[in-house]
Amino acid sequence: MSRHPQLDLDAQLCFPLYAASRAVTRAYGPLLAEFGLTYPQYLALLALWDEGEPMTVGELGGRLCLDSGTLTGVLKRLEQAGFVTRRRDADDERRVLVTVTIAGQDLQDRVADVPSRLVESLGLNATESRQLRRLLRSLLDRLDAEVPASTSD
Amino acid sequence: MSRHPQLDLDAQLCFPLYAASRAVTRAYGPLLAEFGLTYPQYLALLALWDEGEPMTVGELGGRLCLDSGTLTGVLKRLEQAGFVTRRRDADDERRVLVTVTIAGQDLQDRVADVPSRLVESLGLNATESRQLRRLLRSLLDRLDAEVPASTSD
DNA sequence: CGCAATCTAATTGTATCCAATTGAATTGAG
DNA sequence: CTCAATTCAATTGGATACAATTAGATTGCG
Repeated sequence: MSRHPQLDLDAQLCFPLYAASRAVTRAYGPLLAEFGLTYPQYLALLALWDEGEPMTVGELGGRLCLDSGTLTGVLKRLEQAGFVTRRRDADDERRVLVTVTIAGQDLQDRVADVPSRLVESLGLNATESRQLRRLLRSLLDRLDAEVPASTSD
Repeated sequence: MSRHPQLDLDAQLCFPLYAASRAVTRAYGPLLAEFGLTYPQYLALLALWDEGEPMTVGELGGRLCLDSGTLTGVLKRLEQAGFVTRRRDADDERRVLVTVTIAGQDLQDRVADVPSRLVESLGLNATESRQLRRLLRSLLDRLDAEVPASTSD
């Protein structure tokens, strides 16, 4: 109906990507609520478990593509819940070091089956999953290259 | 490093999907700011141009997979900017009818090249785009089917 | 050493998101 | 017609997102 076919919602990549991302986040909601976690909080823990500790807020932001403005709130709530601790780096008072607590480590085992429970509900087979992951990765690499830390100029 | 390989951030679908979606939204930011639009506001206009008017908030929400809590704010700001009007349906006072203004229609021509400008920066070829769109659509269909209006039980 | 660039996280302000509740309107069974 | 169930959007409350600014700390040039 649009005067411009290229403005059709579904003909573009952006809307399906946007809607699918929100749908997956929504799907995680009930699973993570069992542990008192939100989706970004869960991702922050995945990064911490993965990368090893302590991590600075900046490092975590780089891993998750989230800025400090967002992470400060996420991490404060994770601290409030008792899953991480935040403290200034004695060597560089500008940095804040994030460490996982014992309770946070315990959580790792308890959420171990969350990914499989969710992937199951997505209904994609192994080939489709791999393909989708590859395409998204390619997209991300391309977009990250757009906004580098201004290596020149 | 994680005790559970399935908890690796990049091994899952959810994180690349989440990060890619935010990266694309970020990439749209500067392009849409030229017209005084945010990304969800742009999507709402795409839906209105596409589906024809007037549309109720509920219909728009169905098309964009957004609930009224989100759309109320988005539409109020679009109204404030002069791109749409909101009025109660005389036939059913519960409904709010959204109509695009002349200024909103004019915008359609002015943003017509935004998708191509963005797709260009994504750097995906036609085959990859089609594949990605198909996989995301498949994902969406699967997830929508999860939370129907409780057809049974 | 002195101090201007730089770096890091927090803060601020605007805009989403969504679950849950509210309130007004409509529908439908009796 | 009557009232309980349902529908629809708005409101409320909590949690992101992110740009821009701020404040404190560190670095490095002279």
